[in-house]
Parts: sequence; C-alpha cells; structure tokens
Amino acid sequence: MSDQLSLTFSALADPTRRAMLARLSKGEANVSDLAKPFLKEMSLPAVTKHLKVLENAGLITKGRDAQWRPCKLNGAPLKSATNWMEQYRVFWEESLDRLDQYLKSVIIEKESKEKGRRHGKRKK
Amino acid sequence: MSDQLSLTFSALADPTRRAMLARLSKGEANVSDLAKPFLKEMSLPAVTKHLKVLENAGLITKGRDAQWRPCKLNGAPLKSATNWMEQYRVFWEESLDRLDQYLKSVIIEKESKEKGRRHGKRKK
DNA sequence: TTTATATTTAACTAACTGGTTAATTAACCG
DNA sequence: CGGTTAATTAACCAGTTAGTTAAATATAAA
Repeated sequence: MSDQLSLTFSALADPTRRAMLARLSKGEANVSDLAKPFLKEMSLPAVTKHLKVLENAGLITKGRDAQWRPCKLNGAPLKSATNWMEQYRVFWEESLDRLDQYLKSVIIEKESKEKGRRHGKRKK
Repeated sequence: MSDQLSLTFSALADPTRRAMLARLSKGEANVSDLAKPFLKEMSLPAVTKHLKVLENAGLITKGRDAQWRPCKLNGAPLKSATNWMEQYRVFWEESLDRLDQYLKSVIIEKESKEKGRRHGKRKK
C-alpha cells in the first residue's frame, strides 16, 4: 500500500478504528480504556492490532506512563485526506445545482405563461 | 465490512482507484479509457475489478452505450466521508492554535516586562 | 454470418486482514 | 522477591483483496 493517503483511508475503513478515534477525540486514553467498549466483541490483542494500524497511519501517537500507553489523536493525516476530498466537492453539490436549475426553469415556465408565452419553451 | 462509510474509505484506500476518480472528475469515460493509464501495470480484468469496488461503494455509476460502459463519478459518498472527517477539524487546527497561544504568551511576557512586570508569569 | 471490439466472468494464487489463544515483557506494589 | 496489572508478541487460521490468464458475452460492422 505504502502511500500516506492510502494508509489513512485504509485505517479509517473500519468501524472499530473509527470508534476509537471518536473516543480519543474526547481526550487521551490508554489501551485498556480504548479496549473496554470492544472486549465483548474481541480480545485485547485484536485491539492492540487496531491501534497499531492507527499508529502506522499516523492517526494516533502512543506515549508511555509506567505500564500504561496513553494514546492521543493526531489530526494531520485527516487534514490531508480532507484536502484530497475537497477537490470533489463540486460533485456532491452538483445534484443540488441541478435541483436549482430545475426550479429556475419552472419559474421561467411560470413567468412565460403569466406574461403570455413571450419566451417560454415551445411544447413539442 | 458492510457499512457505507467503511465501503467508501476502503474504496479510496488505493491509488489506482483514486486516479480513476480523478480521471472521472474531468468527465465521463468508458472502461478502456479508464484502463489506458494502467495497462502497463495491470490487466484489463484487474481494472474491471477496481471499477467494481468503486461501483459497490456508490462512487461511480456504469451506464451502457452499445458495447461501451460509460462511467460517471457520484460524489454523494464523498460528502458523507467528508462530513465524518469534519468532526476532527479541530484536531488538525490544534497545532496552529498552540502556536497562536504561544505567540500570545510571548507578547504578554514582553508587555509585562515593558510595563514593569505588572501581570507576567513569575519565574520559579 | 463472420469478425472485431469492449467488457466481464471464471478459476486460480499470493499476500494481506482481522481475529484467535498462549506466552512474554514491563512496571508497579506489598 | 513474588504477584498483579497493562500491553505486546508469536503462531496460527479463515476470509478477503488484488492480481493473473483463459474463456465467455455482447454489440457493432463487414
């Protein structure tokens, strides 16, 4: 995979990892804190692996405090990812534009009817 | 995987697929158009598979025109993805904020020195 | 009807992912 | 020291991904 953007998107492509980031957005937490909500669904080593993925993507940083590993969120890769997406903004605003154009055309139809069909679309 | 956000991020986690989206952002293209830049690196069936991933994620739509399959980009899933990221904006602006605070503190130090140490931080 | 073009499907494979359990490391605490 | 807590590593496995080549499908064109 290798490139940073791929690493970032790949790390985000998992609901467990996204939930962990959400948790970290509320403040630092060590591994067992982060694991707690998932220990019914998976083991601790599985959590460790997820954290490793996040760490490799640069989305979190693990510190050390005695036997704890306090993790904190690092937003920089999310910034790059958002920057990449930004270039497609026009494509998700497009449908709205089309609605806009449609509404305008309806108004024009309406106006031309009211004004005695001076510049409306001809039918057929 | 299943959930939409995971499907989207997962589809984006590959440079070939991102390049295909970039191409489609410049206008519709059929499969062989999209394949052309990659045929030195991979076969046509590999391209078909990448397009399938994008299609399953709802990022593209494939139409039909005789034997061609004109593809067009669909921005909606990117909108959801960006919305999700938006909640982390504060984390990539944070470092800037910290610089900001630092600069402010420097100014305060400076002011308090100038004004005879009226409300600066006491040393030690 | 044959041939050519565009694309997909099938069958296979190597590498990666996401999980497991058991063992190990590291640091604290009595 | 010996025990406990926090976290990681090792070894393994099933399912998925990303690629391959060869065959099949669909449409146009001669």
